[in-house]
Amino acid sequence: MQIGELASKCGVRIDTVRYYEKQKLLIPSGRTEGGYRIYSKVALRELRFILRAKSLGFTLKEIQELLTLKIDRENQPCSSVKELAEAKLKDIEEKLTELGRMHHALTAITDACCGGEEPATACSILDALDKEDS
Amino acid sequence: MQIGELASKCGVRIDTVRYYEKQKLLIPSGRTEGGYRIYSKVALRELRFILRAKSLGFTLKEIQELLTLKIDRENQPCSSVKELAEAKLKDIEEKLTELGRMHHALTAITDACCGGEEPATACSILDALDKEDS
DNA sequence: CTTGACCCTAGACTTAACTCCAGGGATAGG
DNA sequence: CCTATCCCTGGAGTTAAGTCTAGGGTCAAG
Repeated sequence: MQIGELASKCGVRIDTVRYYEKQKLLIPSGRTEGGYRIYSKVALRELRFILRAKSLGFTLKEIQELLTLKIDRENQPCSSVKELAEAKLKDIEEKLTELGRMHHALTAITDACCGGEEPATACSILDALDKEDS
Repeated sequence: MQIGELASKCGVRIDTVRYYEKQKLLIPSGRTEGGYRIYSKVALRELRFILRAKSLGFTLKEIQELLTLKIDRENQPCSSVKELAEAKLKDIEEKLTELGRMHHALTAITDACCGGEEPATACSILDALDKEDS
């Protein structure tokens, strides 16, 4: 299979596949005489692995680590894999907390705003952002 | 007050203040003969406004819009301000939803992993990422 | 043998919000 | 006057994950 077929099967762009190759995430199994990349079914699985990991929030760099462990599964402890997953969970939790804080604060000041057509001279949102304290 | 004092009062770097000026968010009230920027108390309030808006998730571009409304408060309806706030709330909610999805999925596969010192040959995390379906 | 669809490379560009750098000038204190 | 500390400018670099471009080669069908 050539790069175009692989890409479209996974719903990504050709450039993305080449980019993953540059990042050493996905190496084609070979090349045609003319220099075209050739991919096997294994590559298809690997690309899907990458995309699934991405959808869970892993960065490409972290996915590299996952792949390194995966390639050498027999000699790597489960704990190494779980550590990566737990670190990522912690990342996500921190982001959730921060976004939750923003949401809470912004909801409070937004709810207090009339949102009407009257001039914003005393708009409570602008006032909240402009307050003296804090 | 000079730029260094302003910056340290707000806990940002001097470069950041100059960057905000380049983005037309914060213009110094004047310059000394030697070309040093001079800031008034108003600038201090303005910088704090910017930082507070940032902490609520607004981008600098959006803060520009907020400032535009604020400067012309008398002639701007409250609804314009509230629209910006509600759009940002929607952004935040989308991110929260996506992160929640990731957290849910990642928690599920992480909990299923033993995390022990045995080889990852059948690690459920790697398997989940590598599965045939989906 | 020509056409169209596909592919190749190297490198530049994108976004956001800074951050850093070189090379120099201004200002205040002693 | 000297020195330390502050400030100036313009421009380059950072990060992540692509995306795009120019200029060209390959391949299969007709």
